[in-house]
Amino acid sequence: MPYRAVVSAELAKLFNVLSHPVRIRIIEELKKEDLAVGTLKDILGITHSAVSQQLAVLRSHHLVVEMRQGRNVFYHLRKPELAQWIMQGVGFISPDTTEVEDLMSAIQNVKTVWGDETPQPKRKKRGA
Amino acid sequence: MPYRAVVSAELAKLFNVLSHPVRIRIIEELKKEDLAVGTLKDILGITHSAVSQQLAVLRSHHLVVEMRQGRNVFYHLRKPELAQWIMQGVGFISPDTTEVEDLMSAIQNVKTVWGDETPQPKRKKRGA
DNA sequence: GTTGTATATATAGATATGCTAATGTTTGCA
DNA sequence: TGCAAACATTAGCATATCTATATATACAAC
Repeated sequence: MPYRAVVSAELAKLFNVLSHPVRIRIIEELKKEDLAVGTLKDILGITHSAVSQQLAVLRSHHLVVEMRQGRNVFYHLRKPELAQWIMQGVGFISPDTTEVEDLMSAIQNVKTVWGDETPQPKRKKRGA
Repeated sequence: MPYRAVVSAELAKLFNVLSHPVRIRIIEELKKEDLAVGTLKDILGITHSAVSQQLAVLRSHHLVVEMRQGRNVFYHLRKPELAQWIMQGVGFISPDTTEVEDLMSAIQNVKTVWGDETPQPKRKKRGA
């Protein structure tokens, strides 16, 4: 297989793993600290089975690593930079899928919570 | 909808659009120059219909813009940085989905053709 | 208008994915 | 040993996606 096709296919697989809201939320929540499945379930407000299934997908692609501690299983990001890289993707979100105003404010909010890793000037103003 | 869910859902949509090898290849090919559908068809070695359908997906999410010129329709990246950002994703590819050696060399090859982050001298050859 | 080229869309069958509910497995503790 | 808590996995159904085929549209030349 030509190398372009090889890399494209692997990237496509990666993107496929990331193409689910819950999996993205899990990754962002794991950015700060390792969390147990039950904690994720409470944070996300979905069933433990759903959490487990999405974690299995992330696990099968080695994006997260499991660590058992007693009855709990904690998960952590194998490469924490992944969360930062994902957040940079907001710059490419199509502007009309949601109400623009709501989306923009949501992005601002999320950046303060999940962090804004985009290398940006401190307080430098640019022309309107 | 809570803002975290809003942004996660929008990011998931973006990743979903990118979760196809052909769509990734199209984006990377468009990084250098705008291309017509027929040219993409030749480069990718698939039917014009397949190219058109994948372009329609990219178009519907405003990742590419169409520009008609006579009989031809040229496409270009709305945000060329998208191609760079995508390539950064190779750092998170799971290491065992393909033969590791082959994948690593393929990544190296692809970086010289599609470029990594640093701007690079122009290349003319388009070998497999 | 007619023809030919370039591109877009529509449709259908096969495959994949996500959710719920149910069942398994591992651990801690009495 | 037996039971409950914390997770994982499976099965079944609904929905979404891909690929290929067929049809439709837009434009240029005549």
